[in-house]
Amino acid sequence: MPRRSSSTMDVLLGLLTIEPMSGYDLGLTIRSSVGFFWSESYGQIYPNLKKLAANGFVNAKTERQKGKPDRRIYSITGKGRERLANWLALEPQPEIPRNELLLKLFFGAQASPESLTQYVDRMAQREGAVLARIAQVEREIAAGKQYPGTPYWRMAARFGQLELEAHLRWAKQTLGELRKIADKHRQSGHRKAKHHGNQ
Amino acid sequence: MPRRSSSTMDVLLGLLTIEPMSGYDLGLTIRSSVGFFWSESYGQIYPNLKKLAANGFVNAKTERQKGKPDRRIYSITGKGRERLANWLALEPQPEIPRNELLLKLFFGAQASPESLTQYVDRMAQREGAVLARIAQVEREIAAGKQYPGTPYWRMAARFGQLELEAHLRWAKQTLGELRKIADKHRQSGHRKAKHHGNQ
DNA sequence: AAATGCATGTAACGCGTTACATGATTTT
DNA sequence: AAAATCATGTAACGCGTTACATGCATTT
Repeated sequence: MPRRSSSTMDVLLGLLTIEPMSGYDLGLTIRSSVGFFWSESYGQIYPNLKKLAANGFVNAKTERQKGKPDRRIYSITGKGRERLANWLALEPQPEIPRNELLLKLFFGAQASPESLTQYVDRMAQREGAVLARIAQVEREIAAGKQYPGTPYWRMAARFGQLELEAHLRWAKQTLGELRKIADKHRQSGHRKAKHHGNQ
Repeated sequence: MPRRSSSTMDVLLGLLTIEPMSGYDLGLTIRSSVGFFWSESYGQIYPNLKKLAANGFVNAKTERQKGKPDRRIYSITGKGRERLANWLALEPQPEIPRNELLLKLFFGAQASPESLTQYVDRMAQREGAVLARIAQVEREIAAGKQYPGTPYWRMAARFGQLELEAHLRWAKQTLGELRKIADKHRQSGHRKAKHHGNQ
């Protein structure tokens, strides 16, 4: 969002070093490879591909298909590789933090324990699923053909694993504490009218 | 950044439940309390306080000081508390992920092992410092007066602890692997001309 | 004398998401 | 017949950062 100059064009260049691709493919590839630590929308991808092409960082050619719409296939140029190298040589800036779940939890005294529990629970489910997918990807990387990128892909995947495992451990702890709070809450007369027994 | 409606005004309201404050104070408080999972710039804080006041979510009064500029002290209203409660009852949306360090690592085959090492190392130093600060805050929370918010503040702090510890473990592993790669790199003739001994 | 801290604010700028448009084919 | 998939694109909108403006007091 800021003056810290977007890396969108550079991600695209990076992915095009693996293989020439269309904008559509780039979108799919982003989701399925770097998806757990990076995302781009098509509203961002297509205009940036145009800009890359206009500046000679990529070449484009149209591929006709029968039955399906034409595809514009982009491939990285020497100039593009140079730009990518320059970007890679720049130290990544620390992220500006923004975690809305933690924010709502921080103000938890103003909220209902039930909703907080639900938020943490949902987050754990979601991240558990991502963790499983990363483990799957890891196995595929290990079993599949070795590319020059392979060791680096594993490092990135490993980050996801460790971080998500930490999140899940935290969620477990936190759900326990929230439960205790909710129990006290109920005891002290905040009970909601609710049926017990067969509904 | 998106259509997912900003939470800036709601953070401000949340903090004002603790104590009436000026915009300046809010900036400082954000940095020192929720800083590791949320940030707001003054270019965001001041206009949003105005909007909150214009809509009756907060009251403002000017406090004269000698020697220093006047302060506008904001306090939350009943209507403001209502808005905050509504926001808290909305499930937080999963973050769109953006980690530039991982992105550069993912494209590591196109970069120099030395710079990657530096990036990971710096990140570890930075996060190590944050971890120490969180531990410090945790101790202060535990030792200090108990507020209604206390248990929730600890949950948030605990999240930071677990996540950052995971990051540091990962950094250690990863630095080891990068070192191995760099060694191989040097062996296979990528050695840089460099002086040994007294420079 | 210059820089820093306190304190409030506005303006520029651009990034990024969502929504919309188009149109053929295949699946339900 | 309707919906989904493939595929490329544009436009609107607003969030959020940076930079700038102001001005007094204290510290270096």
